[in-house]
Amino acid sequence: MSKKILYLVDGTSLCYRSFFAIKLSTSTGFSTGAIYGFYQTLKKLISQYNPIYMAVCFDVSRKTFRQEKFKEYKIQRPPLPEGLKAQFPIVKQLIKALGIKTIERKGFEADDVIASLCRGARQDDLSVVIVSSDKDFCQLIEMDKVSIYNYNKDKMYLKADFLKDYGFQPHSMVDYLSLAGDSADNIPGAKGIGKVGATKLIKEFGNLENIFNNLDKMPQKLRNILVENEKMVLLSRELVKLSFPDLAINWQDLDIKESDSKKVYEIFKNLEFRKLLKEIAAPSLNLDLDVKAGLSKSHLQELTKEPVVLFIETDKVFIFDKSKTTVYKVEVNDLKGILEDPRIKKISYGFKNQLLSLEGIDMKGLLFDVKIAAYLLDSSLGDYSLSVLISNYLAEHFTDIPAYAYPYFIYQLYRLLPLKLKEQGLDRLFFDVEMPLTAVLSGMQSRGVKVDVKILRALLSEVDTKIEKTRKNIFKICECEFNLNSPKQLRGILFDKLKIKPLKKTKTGYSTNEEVLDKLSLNYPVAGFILEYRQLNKLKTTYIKPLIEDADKNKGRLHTQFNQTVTQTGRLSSSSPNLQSIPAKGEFSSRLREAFISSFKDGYILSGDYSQIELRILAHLSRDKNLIDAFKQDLDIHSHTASLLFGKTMPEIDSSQRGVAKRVNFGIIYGMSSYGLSKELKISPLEAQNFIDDYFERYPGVKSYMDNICIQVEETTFVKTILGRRRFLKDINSSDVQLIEFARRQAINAPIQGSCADLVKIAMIRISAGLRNENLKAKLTIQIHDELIFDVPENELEQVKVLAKKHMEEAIELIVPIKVKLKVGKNWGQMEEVK
DNA sequence: ATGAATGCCTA
DNA sequence: GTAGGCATTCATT
Repeated sequence: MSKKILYLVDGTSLCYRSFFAIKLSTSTGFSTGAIYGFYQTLKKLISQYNPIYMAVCFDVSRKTFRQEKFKEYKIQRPPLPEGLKAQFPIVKQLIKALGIKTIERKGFEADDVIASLCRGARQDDLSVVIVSSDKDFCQLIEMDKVSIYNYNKDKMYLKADFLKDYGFQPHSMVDYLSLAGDSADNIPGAKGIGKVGATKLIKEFGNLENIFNNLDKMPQKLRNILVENEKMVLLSRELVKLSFPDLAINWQDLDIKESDSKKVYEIFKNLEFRKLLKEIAAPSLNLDLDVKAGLSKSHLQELTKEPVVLFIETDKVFIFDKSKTTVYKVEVNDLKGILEDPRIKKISYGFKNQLLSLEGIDMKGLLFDVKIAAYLLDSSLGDYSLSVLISNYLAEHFTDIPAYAYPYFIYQLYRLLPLKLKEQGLDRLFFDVEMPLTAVLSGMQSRGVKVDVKILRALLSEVDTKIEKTRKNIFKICECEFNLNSPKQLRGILFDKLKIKPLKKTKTGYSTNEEVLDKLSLNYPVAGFILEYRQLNKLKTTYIKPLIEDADKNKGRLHTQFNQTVTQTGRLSSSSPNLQSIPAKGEFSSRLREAFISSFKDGYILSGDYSQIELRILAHLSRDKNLIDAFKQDLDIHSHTASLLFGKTMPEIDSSQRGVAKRVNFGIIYGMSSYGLSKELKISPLEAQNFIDDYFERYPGVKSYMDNICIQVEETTFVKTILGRRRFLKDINSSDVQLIEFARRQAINAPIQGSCADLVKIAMIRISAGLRNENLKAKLTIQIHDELIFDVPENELEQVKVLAKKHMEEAIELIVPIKVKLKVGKNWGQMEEVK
């Protein structure tokens, strides 16, 4: 066992030094360097010396008895920086969480508190280590009993070290400093006597008393200095001498307790100390759960009474029975009755890919999905894994949680999240929209969409041939072969070898993007060929090839994932494969889309497409009279905007003017800046600004709406959609102008894009319910933000057209009409507009 | 293996 | 100027 030692840490000086040494702050700009440095030093100390007793001492304020004696004491020190001041409370929290006591005493400095504790310990012959870089403490040094840990040098400073440095006994340090003074604390000492003089005097006479008693033995000059400065020296002595306040605390009470690792974890998390988070051992799970295999008949009866938590792991389902803190492990097949019983309310995490994807089971009675709840509460988390939700909402941090324990934690989240949803006015959106949508999406995913792989294969070989031709052609012109897929190699060829003049830069060199190559192609045909190669290769590698592979694996169907907790605005996203980005324009787009066919014999693909939905929502949100009128009169909105911008009647507008207005209309939805619009329209920022000014003059309601949004987001840091969906934009209060401007654009766009998402989600739910209620076989298969794609049997086409259009147009009542365009075709590539 | 960078597809 | 997903290269664990 290690020798009993009391470690006394000068918290104030350690924080002070760390603050200036380490420049660190959180993403919100809160300084954290002092806390970080303090912890690192403490950690080093603890791991090296394994202390049993420890206290961290702080100054309470600058006002101490020393200022009363000498008002110039430490007067030269600048006031405590705000960034440091704010860190002290957290340092103290951290110390407490580490199981260590902090001690401070009003009117005294940390030094005095340490001195007093040191003396207390010494009375019981306990050894002491003082952790500080302040040389005042040298007066306390005792051989083998009191030493000083210098954290700057990571070294113990012992009596021997002191003797070597100063040549006199530690207890003479007070008198030495009284003579020499201390510029750091503004202690005057004797003017004319420095370190050398003071050392000499102390060595010769031992202490102040002797010095002043033997003035006659000194040279005239020195004697005069001492006589003149006697008062100052004696005052200095009072200041330098450590005092010993009564603390009413024994060293026995200073044993280091067990640390509260949860609390430490939380503190580090808040401070964004990612490195330290990884470093500290996350507590391992210690749950008193009874895990039973199988569920008896009587238990099954009870399940209808209260919601149950379900969590699936491979082929087993874990059911949490909260009344007994018991988890039942059951075979999926034995649960069909429970899963399909709508009376049994179910709670889980990620229903869509968990329980709803079970084959041969039609799950009913969904009640609460904690993942979706967390997403609605804050769409900006990015990671909605259970472990993140547990640490965010339950403040428990574990490294790995066994599957059987998930239902327990899901239940704990369920106790909390419904209240939070209600508080934020998100409960309707959750229960009426997102939860029902989960089931709809699950159906869409699992049914998938049918593709004709033969068409894809034919397309692939055709594209392959063209790619090869284009490739060879490019290499011939360049007189060398290289990796066409490498922008780096390509720019070497174009701008170095062929000496083409570059037009634009990227972070790492000259850009070879579409915009650049398009311009270059006027003078250099090779640029055009490269664009052609890119287009073909994109088609092949991003679409045709993966789609063939996917479809081959799944009996000619594509089972995309419709992600419900990804986007910041409330839209869905689609992945593996992404069916929301299948080419819609260009040479091969319709041929690619032709591969998407009905799964019914002689069936149809039906699409319903909202017309100008975002601008209609803008009209609704902004209540702009001009915009509302335009939609009420069913005008071509881009021509209408053009007529306002160019001061002409609508029939006078030509296609290029309409094109400009169209881009301005889009720009408005994206919260455009003059700079952005100027690039889009290839005009000067000044001209672009004129368009924007004119737009806002003609649509003043839109202008004031956007001004209001910006004010609101600054006040609340979030914006809302029609259904109350929120998006937080914390950057709105950043100190970085770029970030603020970006957040403003997002604030303008999010309610528009998000409300559109709200609307489409409602339509999807109602249409799916409608199809089911009317016993139709037609299915919703794809959602592309403002467009729904259906797979429809021949004989249901007319009925489904009416149903889809109705529910899409009536999803949410806006103050302007909503228009949906229907298109029908034998495949997705050849569609014709229908009534 | 992983992540940044570049580029391009959609609404 | 908004919101996404994904292929590829290339430098780095």
